[in-house]
Amino acid sequence: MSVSENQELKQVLREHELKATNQRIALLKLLDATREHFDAEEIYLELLKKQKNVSRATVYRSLEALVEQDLVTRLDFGDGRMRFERSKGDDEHHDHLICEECGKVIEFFNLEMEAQQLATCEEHDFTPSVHTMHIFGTCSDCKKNK
Amino acid sequence: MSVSENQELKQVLREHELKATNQRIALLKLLDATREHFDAEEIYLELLKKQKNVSRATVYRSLEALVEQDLVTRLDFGDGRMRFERSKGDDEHHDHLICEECGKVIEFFNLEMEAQQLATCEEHDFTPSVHTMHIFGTCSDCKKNK
DNA sequence: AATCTAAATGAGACTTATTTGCACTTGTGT
DNA sequence: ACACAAGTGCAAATAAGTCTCATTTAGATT
Ligand SMILES: [Mn+2]
Ligand SMILES: [Mn+2]
Ligand SMILES: [Zn+2]
Ligand SMILES: [Zn+2]
Repeated sequence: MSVSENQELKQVLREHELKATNQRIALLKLLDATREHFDAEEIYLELLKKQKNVSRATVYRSLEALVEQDLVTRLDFGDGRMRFERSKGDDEHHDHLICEECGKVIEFFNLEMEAQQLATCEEHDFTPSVHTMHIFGTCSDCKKNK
Repeated sequence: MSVSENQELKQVLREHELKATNQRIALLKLLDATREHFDAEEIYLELLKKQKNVSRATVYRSLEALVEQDLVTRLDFGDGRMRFERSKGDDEHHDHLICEECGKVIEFFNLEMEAQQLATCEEHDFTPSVHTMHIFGTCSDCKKNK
């Protein structure tokens, strides 16, 4: 099944005019397999751990290409490094609650909020491309441990 | 009137347990006088232009202290540097539309959106402290010039 | 299957925003 | 005016991310 997963990922890359290199396949497979929000360094270390040969430069360059093709989404939690997650379909768009105590990330989707975003853009004759809706605070678990 | 403005700012700083140094007064006065979203380097250069003697290190350290005291708000538009604006009262909270073409920033406030944020937090038993709602896209002007 | 070539990679130098160590200065309480 | 902790300036140090260039490789072509 890993064999056919690789084939699928190769296909995906080619459909987006990207050469299906081992590095890109491994990176995409890594992001496919997790709900974490990794930064570039974490991705690099994970790939090394999995015996994939890859360099930091390639991680950065691949992420750039994958984000460009909207196969990967870049997230900015405001702590000085970019994070990445596998793009889900439009139907799976979500925003984030980020716990300032433990770093946990909770994903949510609120249709009304999205509607208000569009309404606001229209009011200002502004054409949106992407948005960032990050709510920082304290998660349920961290409140208990106080 | 600039004299009394200085006195007011000194007072504000002291109320927040910060020594009222010339550098901090000048920085706060600069942010008070604009609706721009400056980054640290821009602030540094503006202060130099105004003949204020100040170093980059002090700009960074002052901003940190002022943000800590919630006198200044730190904004991250995802372009690799932090931006800052004078904190407004809760009543003047706003979010941002950011034009990817020309960099223009449009401020907006949407009560329903804020309400949905609180609702979402409650659903997840999450206590919010701050949020970022940034919508990137193309502004009205930039659409015309196409 | 061998050959070709543009695109991709690896290693490390480089850039840029921000932080830090340390000697010196200044705001503020007495 | 004095004392001293807090703040500052300068330069060196970090750290995320980018770039250069020699080498490799995916995928198209014989
Ligand atoms: Mn997510
Ligand atoms: Mn603003
Ligand atoms: Zn938590
Ligand atoms: Zn614009």
